[in-house]
Amino acid sequence: MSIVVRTLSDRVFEVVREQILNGRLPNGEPIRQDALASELGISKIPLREALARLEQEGLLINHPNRGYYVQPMSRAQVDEIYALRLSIEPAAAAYAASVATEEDRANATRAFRALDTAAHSNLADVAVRNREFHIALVEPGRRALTTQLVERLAVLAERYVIAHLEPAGRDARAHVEHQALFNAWLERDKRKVEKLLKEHIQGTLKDLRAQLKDAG
Amino acid sequence: MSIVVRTLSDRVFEVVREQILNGRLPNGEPIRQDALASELGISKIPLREALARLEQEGLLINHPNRGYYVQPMSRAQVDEIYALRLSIEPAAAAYAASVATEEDRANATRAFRALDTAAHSNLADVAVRNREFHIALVEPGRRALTTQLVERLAVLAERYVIAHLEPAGRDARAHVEHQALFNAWLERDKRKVEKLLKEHIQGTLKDLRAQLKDAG
DNA sequence: TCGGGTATGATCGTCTACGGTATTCCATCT
DNA sequence: AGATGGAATACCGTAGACGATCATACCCGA
Repeated sequence: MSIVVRTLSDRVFEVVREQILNGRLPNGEPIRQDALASELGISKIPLREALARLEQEGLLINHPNRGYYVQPMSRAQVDEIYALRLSIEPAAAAYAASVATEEDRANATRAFRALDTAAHSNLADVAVRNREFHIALVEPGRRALTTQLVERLAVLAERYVIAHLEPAGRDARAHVEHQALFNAWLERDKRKVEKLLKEHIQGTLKDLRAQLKDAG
Repeated sequence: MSIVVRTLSDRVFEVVREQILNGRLPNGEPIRQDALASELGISKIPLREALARLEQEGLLINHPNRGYYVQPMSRAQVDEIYALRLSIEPAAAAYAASVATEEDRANATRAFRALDTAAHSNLADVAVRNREFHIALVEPGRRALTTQLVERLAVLAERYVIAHLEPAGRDARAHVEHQALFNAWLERDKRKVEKLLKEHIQGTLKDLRAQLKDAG
């Protein structure tokens, strides 16, 4: 079923993406291609392909003849990302809930549990599980573009979540929200899924805004 | 103001994209990298970077060790593209109308006129102007992600429009719709912009569906 | 005749090496 | 101080090579 054959460029894409998300490649800093390539033990061709993809995703920005830079974060972009999520994700998840197969449901359950058990490890880990959970709710819709878009927005949002959200108070609330959302999803209650997911996204946005007000 | 410095890979990206859209690179066919590179008079590195970007855009799909293929068109994808456009573009254009500067408005007017005068040349040309017009309505919102997304969806939709829509009867109706939409936009009538754009997108989708029913 | 294994050729993915060129920065000069 | 010039750095693109992989056609044996 799943294709195990993957190109180097493909894997590098994910590796570099995670390094951007967890801050290993710092914000606004240029990416030194030769250095990063030799650090990863590859040549610059697959690296440059991965960087080009990441620019298309919105995580990097290229200045011709000066190199790729990690796209700086901004409050304005947070608002944009979450506005887009709100107009896409709730409806997509609701639809997916209504057509999910048993296998899809098992898969989503697995993602939910993984998020649950990861809730005590470090924030970057939780963020990844969180992303995967959100995707698992949408994927059963079998709408490739929509799913890919949801993933992309989740990735973009993740940087802000990792950088700015303290796990402290949030954990408990997010957990409760996820639980209720997931229950509604399993029950195929479209209206409820839509409502809860909308509120959940808005809640996260609100937390982020509060943090960003302090930090800048 | 505008940066004229562009990398080769960047320009190739657009060239190849247009070739996909107008059918010069046929649907479902593999892209022979060496052949295309020498045809474009470049080496394969910038070409491969452009292809990687185009895959990220959804126009190509890569099968490892077998090459990039032009993503086949499907009725299901049409529905998906237009559903996404409907949930994003009307609101984005309405907002942009309310904050557009004089320069933005002049720019949009230019795009509208270009679409107008191009309406008698070939369909591929009209389609490009049409795309640019739609983008010009959204861009003044200064929301980079949203604008980029609208552009991406417009590009994806364009393939179907070019391949399946006869310019015959559509021209007149689309022209009337564009005119009314643009007037509302200039008047900054947010509600009207949203309504008209929604109807316009739905109208195009309806036309496409009718054509696809016949063609397959 | 037909199925399965195998040879073959085409193409891809990646590496290495190299040169041109744009950008940056610093020293020097006026 | 500000402008000029030049060296250092890194990016961008080319060229060629090579192994790996896929598709096809062929061959052979049952």
